[in-house]
Amino acid sequence: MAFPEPAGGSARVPTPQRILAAATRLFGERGYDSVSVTAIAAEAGVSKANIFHHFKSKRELYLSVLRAACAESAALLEEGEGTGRGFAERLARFLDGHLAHVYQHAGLTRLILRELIEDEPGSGQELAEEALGHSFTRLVALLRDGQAQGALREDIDPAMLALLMVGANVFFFQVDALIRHFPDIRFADDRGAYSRMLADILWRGIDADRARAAAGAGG
Amino acid sequence: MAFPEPAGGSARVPTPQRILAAATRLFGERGYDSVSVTAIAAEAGVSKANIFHHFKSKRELYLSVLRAACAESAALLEEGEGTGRGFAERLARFLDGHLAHVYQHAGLTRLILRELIEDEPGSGQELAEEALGHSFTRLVALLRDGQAQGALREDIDPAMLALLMVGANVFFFQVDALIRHFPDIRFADDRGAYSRMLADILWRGIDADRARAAAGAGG
DNA sequence: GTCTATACAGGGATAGAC
DNA sequence: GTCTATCCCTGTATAGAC
Repeated sequence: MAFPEPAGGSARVPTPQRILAAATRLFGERGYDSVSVTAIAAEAGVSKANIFHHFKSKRELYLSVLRAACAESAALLEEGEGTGRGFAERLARFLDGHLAHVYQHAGLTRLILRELIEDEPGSGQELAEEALGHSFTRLVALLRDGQAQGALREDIDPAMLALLMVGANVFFFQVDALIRHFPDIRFADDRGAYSRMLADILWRGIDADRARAAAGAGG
Repeated sequence: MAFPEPAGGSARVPTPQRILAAATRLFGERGYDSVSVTAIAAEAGVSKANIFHHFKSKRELYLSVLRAACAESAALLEEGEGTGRGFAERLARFLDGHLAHVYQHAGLTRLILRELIEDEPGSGQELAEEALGHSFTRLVALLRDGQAQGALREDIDPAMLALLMVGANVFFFQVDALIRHFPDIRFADDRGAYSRMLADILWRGIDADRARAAAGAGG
């Protein structure tokens, strides 16, 4: 807090950022069409006209939000890379960290997911593409490393595996509310358990015969 | 075609069904809020007022559409069950068939996906829950069978695996447009390849050591 | 059952004072 | 930069003739 607080009241954040934050919150929760500029103005504590002073249109405001969301989401994807000694452990940690971030920034995640569902090539797609593409490429590179080290099967397409890893997490997030009421699912409120099971299936597979064979030969 | 065609023109489908079909198409493509009743009326070839004559409100029309979508989607999930000799083959066929259906009924899929993203417990959730829950339970039961036969590892949670199977397919559909522009991904336009790779990873896992061990012991 | 015409609320966006 | 007041349009929904 380097700046003295003016008497005005609400914390001294520049108005455009206040608007952006409010818009991010609301768009993340309810999507584009069902959020009105009036609602954003109320949430941000400014007048409607003021929003149009700082942003040319509602659409442009939305794109600003989306741009920031993609950038942040990309940063998060890359964060989970580093630690862990063996390749298997690095992979498990990535899954765990990624899932945590998906939940921690649920609004951003929903924002991007909604954008992905649409099939019109409206500028939303390009944004997601540009922002997420780079992170995805890095994850793929990480998996290629694993192959080079002989830890990951050579005959697996790294891009396929990367997609599966991210997808498994995102889908879990997406059906979270739904599966809470499924009697078969006991891990709905335990993300750690989900992450462990996912890593285990990816790593070892589900074939009982193979499991026995590996146990017999390996240890 | 048991009925004689009246001269009137467009095929003799009862108006409510025509409306329902048009609404399904549009809602599936663009979502709830960005589709107006006017647009639905135009698509169905009836007047706006006529829609409100057959459906109490736009919301109720949407729920009708959603209800039908969930029912159909549930039926599709169960269809892929039967064939295939070994358990591995049954599983692979399920994945393949399910993915095909997801694409074939892209509108319905999008409709349900959008509904899942929202977190408000509005009646959409309950519908999806009721409709998809039953199918999910059947898939879980199928996997339990696999365990009973000794084909599927005992220490795997069948619900977890079921979720992963469906999720992998749905996520692939969801990011379809996106990944077409990723240079790393070469299977974006080949669903069969995706399906095979998915089945392979699930079945055998990704661990190189384990693969060697299984090869050495088993054959 | 189907239409035309209309009511009324709320949407995005602008004008102009301060 | 920020506000109040306003414009115009389109949205959902209804009235009432046919």
